[in-house]
Amino acid sequence: MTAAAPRARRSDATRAAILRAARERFAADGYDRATIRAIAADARIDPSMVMRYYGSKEGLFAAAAEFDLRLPDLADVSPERLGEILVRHFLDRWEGDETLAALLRAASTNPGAAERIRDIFASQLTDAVARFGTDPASTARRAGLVATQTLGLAFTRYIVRLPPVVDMTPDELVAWLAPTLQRYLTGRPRE
Amino acid sequence: MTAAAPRARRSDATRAAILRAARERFAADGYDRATIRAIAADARIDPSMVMRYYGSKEGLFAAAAEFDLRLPDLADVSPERLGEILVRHFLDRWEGDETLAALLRAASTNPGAAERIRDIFASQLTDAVARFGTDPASTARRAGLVATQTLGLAFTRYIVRLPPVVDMTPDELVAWLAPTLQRYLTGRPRE
DNA sequence: GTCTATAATTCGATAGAC
DNA sequence: GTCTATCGAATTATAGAC
Repeated sequence: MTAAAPRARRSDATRAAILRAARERFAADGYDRATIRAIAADARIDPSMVMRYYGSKEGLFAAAAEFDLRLPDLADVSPERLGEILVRHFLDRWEGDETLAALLRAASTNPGAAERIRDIFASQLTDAVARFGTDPASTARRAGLVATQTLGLAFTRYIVRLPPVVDMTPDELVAWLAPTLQRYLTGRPRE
Repeated sequence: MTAAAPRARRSDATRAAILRAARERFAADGYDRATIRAIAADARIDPSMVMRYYGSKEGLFAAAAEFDLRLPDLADVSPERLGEILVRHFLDRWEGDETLAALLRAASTNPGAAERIRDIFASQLTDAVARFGTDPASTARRAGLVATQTLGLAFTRYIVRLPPVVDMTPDELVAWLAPTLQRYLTGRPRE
């Protein structure tokens, strides 16, 4: 621990516990039904502490719903395997991290959540797509098409829980969806 | 008007107005934030009438969220145009009908809404896919894959409102997505 | 830092007059 | 059929004691 690093406050553990409980509740119940009381109970602390640390329910959500796609640098992957790499990365990134599910559930009633999803897929993803050098004019559109398929996978698998989609293994999903993303990234319409 | 048809009650117009207002509110605000009071105000009637006609908020939602995909008989379309026909049908079916948006928004917090979406895409769509005779073992899976792409389109276009997806015309969407559905319906993974 | 008490709203649902 | 009045419950947020 260097001198420059902020001294670990005792409250840090409490803050982390609150965020963890918040992500779980927002992911399971959506924004409106996830109450501060329930989140505080999960974190074994008093509800007023949530307000003290995060100011409001909106502030708590904003802190709990930080999400980075952590996309790899697409300039490094062989161009014909772009689709496969991306599908597998999305699945790896989402399985086990409830933050995306929390964002998807909250997007229905919380404008801030919808805006954050737009940011993630219209900046993080667009930046990644731009890295392997398609013509700039189509970059945003290609990223949008990728979003329709990847968010659709997340929505049907984690929110709606459509049985055939839930039952497929990551490998099977990669095998089916990789060619789709590959075409959205490098192909042309109706080819 | 035949003798067998039920006599048109005066309340039918009121009931229809309530359902129309309910669909709008559920589609715009989601299940929790769409209040009976607001729906009644939109329909220019007293909130207690909503309870009288539909029993509860759940009952109102169940009545307002009836949705039929109205899929064409896929046995009638030429096999190589299945994807194109389907994408165009989905776009036609839900542009201008807010019921699907209401279902998607409500699915986040209302288990009944998620179940209805599962029904629609796991029975209506599966039945349609079965009609053109793929092997029965893969029918449910193919329908699930189609659901990931079509629900993903609806989610990004109508709920998240991702700009590049909102800006595409129906024709452009058909050109990009038709090959995807075509492969999910008739192709094999990673072909 | 932590907790109690409560303010201020808002909602779904009910009872009952007319 | 329609409306008024209201109940009971739940919520976010605040004030303030310790």
